[in-house]
Amino acid sequence: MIAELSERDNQILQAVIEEFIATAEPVGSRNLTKKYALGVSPATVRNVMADLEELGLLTQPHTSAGRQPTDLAYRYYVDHLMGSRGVRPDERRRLRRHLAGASRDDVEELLDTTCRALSSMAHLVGLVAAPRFEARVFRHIDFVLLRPGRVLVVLVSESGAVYHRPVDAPEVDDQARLDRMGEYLNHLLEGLPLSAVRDRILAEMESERAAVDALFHRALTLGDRALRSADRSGDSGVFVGDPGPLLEQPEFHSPDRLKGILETFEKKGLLIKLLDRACAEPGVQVVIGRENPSEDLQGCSVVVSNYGSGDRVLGSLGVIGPTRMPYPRVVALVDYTARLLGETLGPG
Amino acid sequence: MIAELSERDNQILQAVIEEFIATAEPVGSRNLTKKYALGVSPATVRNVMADLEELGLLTQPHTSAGRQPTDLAYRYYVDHLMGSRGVRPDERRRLRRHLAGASRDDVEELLDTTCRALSSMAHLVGLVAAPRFEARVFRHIDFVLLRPGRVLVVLVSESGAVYHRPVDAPEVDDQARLDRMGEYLNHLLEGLPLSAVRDRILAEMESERAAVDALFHRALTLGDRALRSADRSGDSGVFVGDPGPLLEQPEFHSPDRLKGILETFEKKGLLIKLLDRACAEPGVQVVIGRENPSEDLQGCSVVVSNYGSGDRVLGSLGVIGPTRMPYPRVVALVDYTARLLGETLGPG
DNA sequence: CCTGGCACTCCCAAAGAACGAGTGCCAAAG
DNA sequence: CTTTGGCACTCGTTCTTTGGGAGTGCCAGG
Repeated sequence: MIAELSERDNQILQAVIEEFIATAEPVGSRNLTKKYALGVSPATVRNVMADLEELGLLTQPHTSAGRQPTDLAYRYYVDHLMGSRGVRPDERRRLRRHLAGASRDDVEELLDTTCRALSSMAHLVGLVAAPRFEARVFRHIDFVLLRPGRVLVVLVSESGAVYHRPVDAPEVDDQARLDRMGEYLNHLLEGLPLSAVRDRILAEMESERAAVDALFHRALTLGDRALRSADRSGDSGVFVGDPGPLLEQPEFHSPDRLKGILETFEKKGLLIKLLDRACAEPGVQVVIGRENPSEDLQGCSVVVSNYGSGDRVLGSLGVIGPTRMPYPRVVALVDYTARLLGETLGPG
Repeated sequence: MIAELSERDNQILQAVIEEFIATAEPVGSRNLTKKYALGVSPATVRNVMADLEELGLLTQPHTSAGRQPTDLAYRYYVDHLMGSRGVRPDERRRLRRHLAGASRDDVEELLDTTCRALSSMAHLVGLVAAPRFEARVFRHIDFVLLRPGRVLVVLVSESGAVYHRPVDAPEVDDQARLDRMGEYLNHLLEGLPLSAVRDRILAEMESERAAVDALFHRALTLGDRALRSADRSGDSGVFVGDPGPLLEQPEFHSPDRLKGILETFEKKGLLIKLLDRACAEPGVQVVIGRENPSEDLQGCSVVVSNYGSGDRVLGSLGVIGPTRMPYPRVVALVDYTARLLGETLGPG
């Protein structure tokens, strides 16, 4: 497709897209020549536009209206036209100031703050996925007896994140025993990445089988069970920003539209799926309109990036908004925020 | 005011309110006589309506439109007219089924589920405030060394709720010492209500002053510091339902209106303030329109109740929606849900 | 191949007309 | 004195009409 477009086509396409992003109104040929120094007449622009429409890059909402970009055009724009810009110094400062309030040791607070910062800076809805469970490093485990047969497992990662989950533990009714079990596991698992913890437990169970220490065996079983259920505890761990800014965009004035999106925000599962895409590949990913998995997100784009320290991918963050969003600014912002969060979490 | 209204006035006022709640349209005299067996002619209804308008109970959006209730009228309706009805058996079943999915031991999950249930059943936005910190009973404390000088304090309540907070602890750099400190505190505080924990700690510090055991002293200090900061951790602990149902109400079709409300939902502080009203008095509280503290909540009513077990007030829950909401149904629902949640949390 | 001109299309906003729901008031009936 | 039916009037809503404007497509000339 790139080959098919001449320099002038590109120029006009870019102008149409950027004008539409700015105004939210279909763009006419006459108007375009006035605002952009294209060096050609409206008639020529019309011809080019007609070509671009044939290629599926532009549409007119009705005959004799201006043109507006299709999802395909946005894709092309993001991939080939917009280039990349940095984050303006004053924006950097604003972002840093936003994040300065959060403690480095309270991961939840930090992520929440980051999410709010993203929302406010992009004027879109921020999304932040907490570091993936397995990407973290074991620090401490603790068993608390809730009532006979029911134990709360509290797991702390190196960066200070806390997971907790009640699990069934028949025949356990003594906190002292639980304390010893915890002690044992703490020594066993010290410093292990959580991704390796379960394997370690299983391996230990294997070797421990001969030595019939019931206590240790039970500790291992309990640890295993807790981790198994912690794996699927992805429901939490997604932060979604204030949807307010969306309301200012004309594309969300229809209640139905809005309803769908707000409902999507509640279903955290889908958001996680969206954010997970970013974990797979490095750099900022842009998902545009129909490329989205959900019906309700038609007309929305998602800009995401993973974050981490060094080459360890921890989690991902991004924003969601109308397809008609200022991609260069947003992409730069997401990229920068991801780096910043990675750095903040890194050394811990 | 009650004395000033005759039986017929009451009847007509009630009819107007209920009709308006049902249709969201200003109610005309002719229409009213057709749908409700008032036994009087439209002209009479008009006269009564004019009186009610003079009393500030009804307004017309413009001359020659029907009447609609003012906030004052809703207040009067809630206090004197609507009576109280129970929750229909099928609704009870639905609610129970909703809540059945949540584990009794995972308080957060339980509250979240309750919030969703409220939203879905009332077709409004559910609100649930987690049990107040002080209302809980101490079960377990744990200190985890994050890095030298920085300690994560994990606190578990009897009902399985987990609080955690990083605190500064200069000169602490040894997990083993922290373990012993935790052990000491666990014994000291076992079974105490959290409201009494700090006093206990302070008392102990006093008596311990002579016996200069540095370890215990430091444990007490650390516990004190953690509790002090946990007190203000009320930011979290509020669950807000899906705002989707609001979009179906015509009063929220205006983006500005909606924006204000969504922003209010993000500011958890205000919601806590609203919910706290319920803690003060028993039974269901209704806050109508302008009675609300926030500008943005004009046109909204909040129905809240506290929940707890026995006479111990734990927290509060409720719903928020347009002033034009079916109060009898909603009040009954909130009441019943609060009882249910109280029972569920009670025995644990 | 670009350009200016021209006819045509279609949306949109304003203006007017018809409609209907509702009110207020009044005089007559109960 | 209260209730009621009648009647004139108000005012929002809806429908239609009309004109303007923005934009297009096409064509013929440079």
